[in-house]
Order: sequence, then C-alpha cells, then structure tokens
Amino acid sequence: MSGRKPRSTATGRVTMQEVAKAAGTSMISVSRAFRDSAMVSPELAARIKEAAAALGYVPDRAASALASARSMNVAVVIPSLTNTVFVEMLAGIDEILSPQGYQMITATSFYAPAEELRLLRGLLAFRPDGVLLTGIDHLPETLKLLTSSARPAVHMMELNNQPGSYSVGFSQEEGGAAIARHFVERGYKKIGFVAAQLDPRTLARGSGFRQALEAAGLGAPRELMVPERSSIALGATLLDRMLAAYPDTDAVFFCNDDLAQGALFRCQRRGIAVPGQVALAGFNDLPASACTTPALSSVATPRYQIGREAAKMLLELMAGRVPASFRLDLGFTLNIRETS
Amino acid sequence: MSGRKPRSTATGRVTMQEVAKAAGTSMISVSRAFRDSAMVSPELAARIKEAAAALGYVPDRAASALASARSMNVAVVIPSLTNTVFVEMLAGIDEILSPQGYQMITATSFYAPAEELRLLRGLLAFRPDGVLLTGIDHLPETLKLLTSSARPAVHMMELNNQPGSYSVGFSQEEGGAAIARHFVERGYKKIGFVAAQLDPRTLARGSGFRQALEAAGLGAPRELMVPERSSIALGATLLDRMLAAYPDTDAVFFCNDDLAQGALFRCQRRGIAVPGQVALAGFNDLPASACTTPALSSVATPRYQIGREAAKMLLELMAGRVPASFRLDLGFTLNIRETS
DNA sequence: GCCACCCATGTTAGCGCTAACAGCGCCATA
DNA sequence: TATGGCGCTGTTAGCGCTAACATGGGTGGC
Repeated sequence: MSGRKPRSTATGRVTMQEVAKAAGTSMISVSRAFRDSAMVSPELAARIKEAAAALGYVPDRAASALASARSMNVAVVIPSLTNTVFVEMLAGIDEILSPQGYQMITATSFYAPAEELRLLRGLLAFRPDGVLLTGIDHLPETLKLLTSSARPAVHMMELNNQPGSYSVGFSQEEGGAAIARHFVERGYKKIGFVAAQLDPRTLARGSGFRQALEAAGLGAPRELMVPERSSIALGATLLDRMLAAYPDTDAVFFCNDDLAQGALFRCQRRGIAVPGQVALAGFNDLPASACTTPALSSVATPRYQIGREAAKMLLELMAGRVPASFRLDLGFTLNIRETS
Repeated sequence: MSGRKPRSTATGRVTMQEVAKAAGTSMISVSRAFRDSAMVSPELAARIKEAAAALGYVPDRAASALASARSMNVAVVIPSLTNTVFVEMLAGIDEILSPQGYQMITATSFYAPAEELRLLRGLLAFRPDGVLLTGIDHLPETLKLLTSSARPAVHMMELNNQPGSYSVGFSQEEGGAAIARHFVERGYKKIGFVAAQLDPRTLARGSGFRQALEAAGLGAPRELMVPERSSIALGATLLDRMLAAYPDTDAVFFCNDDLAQGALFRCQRRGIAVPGQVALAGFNDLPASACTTPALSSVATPRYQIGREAAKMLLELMAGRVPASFRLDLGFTLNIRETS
C-alpha cells in the first residue's frame, strides 16, 4: 500500500546524512536543528524539518549517546510494580523528566538488594545521565558501583544522612510514631502491630511505633510480622490471627493500608465494631481509605511529590548544579478518621 | 575512598578495548564472551570475566545497538500509570522480557491518541526491536509510523481483526454484555450504566452492555457518562447522581471497579441496601472487590496474562518466527458475588 | 600424507551521530 | 579602509561496539 521507504544505508534506516542531502546542507546542521533549532537560521531549520518529515527520519539515540557523552536516560529502580506507592512515585518522576527530554529506564527489584545490584548494573549499560533508587538500604557493592559509575544519584522514600548522598522522602519512623502517639492519646492500651512485606521502610515504621509506645509508658505492642507480600486478603487473615491470639486487643496499627483495609473489611463481615471493639489504623492513605465506612485512619505519604522532587533534584545534579538541599524531607500527614 | 578508576579513553569509561588488553586477547573475543560465552573457550571466557570484573567494566548498549542493529529494547506505550490494570500488564510484560535480556522502554499517553503518536516517535529513537501498544484505536499516523518503522508490534487489551496486526486481549463488549445478561437473569428491570474516563475500552463495555439489554427486550439503560478520570471518590458521587435522577434504579453497572467500589462505599454510608434496594456490578475485579461486605460482583480481566502473552508473542515476532495466532483471546471471568 | 573441514580467535571497516575546531561573510568600530 | 568580532555553516575525527570476513591449527577420511 505504501511507497518504498527511501533508503541508502546498509541498515535501511533513514539517516541524518540523507536528510542533510535532501535539505541541501550538512549533517551537523541537521543535528543542530534537531537538538536546538536556535542553533541554525530559521530558514535552514524549516528546510531541514521539512526534509526530515518527508523522509520519515527518526533520530537514533544510540548513535547520539555514543557521539556525545549524554544519553538523556535516567535509570530508575523500584521494588515493585504492584504496589501503587512506587508506581505513583514513578508517575511523579516521569512528569518532571519527560518534558525535559529525559527517558526513564525502569527496573523492578522485587525488594531484593542483590537483584537491585544486578539491575543497576544492567541499567548502567544505558549510560544513564542520572540514577534514581528506592530506599537507602543498598548492598555495599551497589554503592560502590554507583560511585564508580560517577553518575549523580538520588535516593527516594527514605532520608539519608550520609555525606555526598542525596535523598528525598520522609521519616518512616516518625510516621509510625505518629500513629502510636495517636493511639495513646485516645486511651488505647492493648495495642497491636501487624506487618507484612518486611522491607526496610516497614521495619522503620514498626520501630518508630514501638519506641513511641514505650516512651508513653506502654509496653511493647503485640506483634504479628510475616514476610509475605502485603494484600487486602492478607490483612483480613492477619486481623483474625491477631484477635485469636489476643482477643482483648483494642487498637491495631497495620504497616500499610492494604492490610488495614483488609482488616476493616473482615471486621465488617464478622460484625466487629470499629473502633468500638477494636480501633484500626493504616499507612500510606490509599484513595479507598477515606471512603470506607468507618473511614480508615492513616498516614498520608507524599509519594507522588517524592517522585517529582527527586526528579527535580536529579535534574539539578545532572546540570552540574548543587541542589538547594541534599536531604529533602517532604513529611507526612496523619489523617485521623473514624476507625480510631 | 576507592583507588583511581582505570581509564585511558577520552570519556573516562572502561572500554572493551581495555578489558581485551588486560585479558591478553582481542576486543571481539570480549564481545563474544559477554554476549554468549559459548562462543569462546571456557578458559578465555574466565580470563575475560575476571579482567572485566577487576576493571569494573560496564558494557555500552548504545555502542552495541549501533554496531549490531539489535537494541534489545522494547517500546511500550500505556495510557496511564495510575490505573493498576495497565501497571499489572506492564509487570506481566517485564516478567517475560527481562529474563530474555530485553529492556522495556515505557511511556504514558494519558489516554490521548495524539500524545501516543508523539511518544511512539520518541520511543522509536531507541530503535526498539519490538513495540507494544495499548488498545487498537490509534491515529492513522501512528499506524503509518509503525509500519514504516518495520518493527514487529503487538496490541494489548483489545482484539483486532486487521490482517497483519497482532493482538492479545479479550472482548470488552462481551464483558459488558455478560453483566447485562446477569442483571436480566436476576430479574432487574430499571438498570443503569455509569462510566468515566471514556476511553475506547470503556465505551466498548458500554455498548456491549447496551446491546445485550436490548436483545433481552429491556430498553436502553439509564446512563451517566463523564469524561473525568475514574476514582473511588467519583464512584460515590456518580451513585448519588444516578439515584437522584432515577430513584427507582434497581441495578447499576459501573464501567470499572474503582467506580463500583466508591458506589458501594457510598451505599454503606447512606444505608442503602445492596443488593436489596440497588444491585451493583463493576469491571476488572480489583483485589478489594472480593473483600468488601457485600462482596462486589465484577468481571475479572486477565491483564497480567495479557502482558505476559503479548510479550511472548512479540518475542516470537522479534525472532522472525510466526506466532501460533495473530489474535489471542484470553477471555474474562464473570465473578458474581453479593452485590447483585 | 594430503586436503577438506571445523573450531577458536583475530583483523578490518563501519554503525549514525556529535565535539571541536575551522571557515566565511557581514557589520560595527576606529 | 582596515580590523575585530559575531553568527552561521561546514569538515574532520572519533564515540564503543559488532558483522563479516580472514587466519591458524587441529582432526579425520581416504
């Protein structure tokens, strides 16, 4: 149906060379017109654009990256694609990087530090101009690889105090502590903590929660910690197990909203009064949490903003500038609702 | 803290040349050892790996892509990162492609066909070995660009009958129709349809739903269709609006589970009996839907499998083979639960 | 004992683009 | 009218890697 593609090179692609010939100019002018049309005269730019469109020219980033030192790629490693928290962060990153011409190259570590190292090695083959990693707990080799790559990097979600290290996030400990203080304030005494997917952030929330309870003179919480992936269904199961083990529990902090929502749904089904018999609180404040009846108390985390700010910080670093801060605390919001 | 990086090239990177020298061999052997170590003798391979590790060599995909015509990249365009359906599909794709050494290069079109075209153009600059697109409704220019790029492509989520076009998905119309038939079977008469984010798939569900109702002798449903992004909160609002406009409505099909869950939550809050006063059904069967009380009826869609199968099909095409089928229908499951 | 063949390895010549450095013409200034 | 500077355009030389074609030494058949 379509005419033959113009081609002269071995690979059959339309190259800059051909565009140059068609526009009656040199390759370098085509290159300049595409990268920043202000570098050539308006007439030449127009002629080049026209010739390129007519030929169906598509630039080759690989060749460009090879010839210049810039790839316009940013490597991003997140633990999981099935956790909205990280995906929203990704959306924030892309929203900032994409308009600047940068392409995210992402990989999923499944929460495994060794896998993160392997993935980073693979992503560095793209010669990214910058790197975005989730969390601050990495294998020593990962850190070494990062320094030896000489690429600017920003860590997301948690805050880092290491000199020379950049991070954007909030204090997970403080988030956990905020829930604890809220429970104490409300007068709950027999308090439980339920966690799954025991990644560093989950553990940090737990330790903040625990410390705040102790500081308030309450002993250690009843704990239920399982390594499995968090899910709504698991939250229901874990609520059952917690109440079976400690029937008099009057408040439970779930390390994330998936678990907390599952627990709330289970209470609804079993006819357990919330917060009458047992109070519930979660973490992350997923959209559903504000809509359930009773509405779920949760710690709202700024993951979308973290993505945006981390991307902005990386942009600064990639431009060779020094960011305003090397450690950006975006905080969190304690949303007390009806379950506590 | 670490010693100086070995370097001799202008860019300061450790190159294959240096690895070759250190291993006492030629570049091509290093290249072969890295791509398929069976191409060199075991001893040489070991020596090369060792030298590479000692020098901290990281291969350069840009150079490789330029020299070989294969980029080992796959371009993926999805409408949104904030809709789990597409993200789960992405996870399925990555699970298949990643072990084969392919890197996904993704972009988000925000449901805009013109944006999709722009993004595809950008992604083609990566010279991907294959392309994965969401849906079958594309701009004519997008299709033209796709053919002129001469890259194998697979369309996901919907099914396509165009000759020469590959697709993996299920019939959205049939999904909508299944809900309609279920409502009819249960004896509901005053039926409503609520939709948001009016993308082609949403509209297809609606038209399937409508046709099946008519086929059953029921007239057109009461409809509420808004262009805004779907969300749980919007589902609550739309339920209110539907019941305000048609108080006697006895069953409502929401075009996705976000809306349906929001509606259910709103019914819980307002004390509206579900399904006693009004029956509810959604689409996609998100994890929460099975856990609410009453549990939500929904059409379970195989988005994760779609991602996997589309990736497998693309793998076949990229290998120059002909896939078993050019149109893979993965079907759906109607999960009747308590809301209807 | 010669030759075809095969395996492991090496040499050469780019892939498509851009950095770096020329040129060239034109205008403002002395 | 000479001089310097500026804005635009062009030439040259790679960036790091791999395809394609050598090369060299061993093996087996007759």
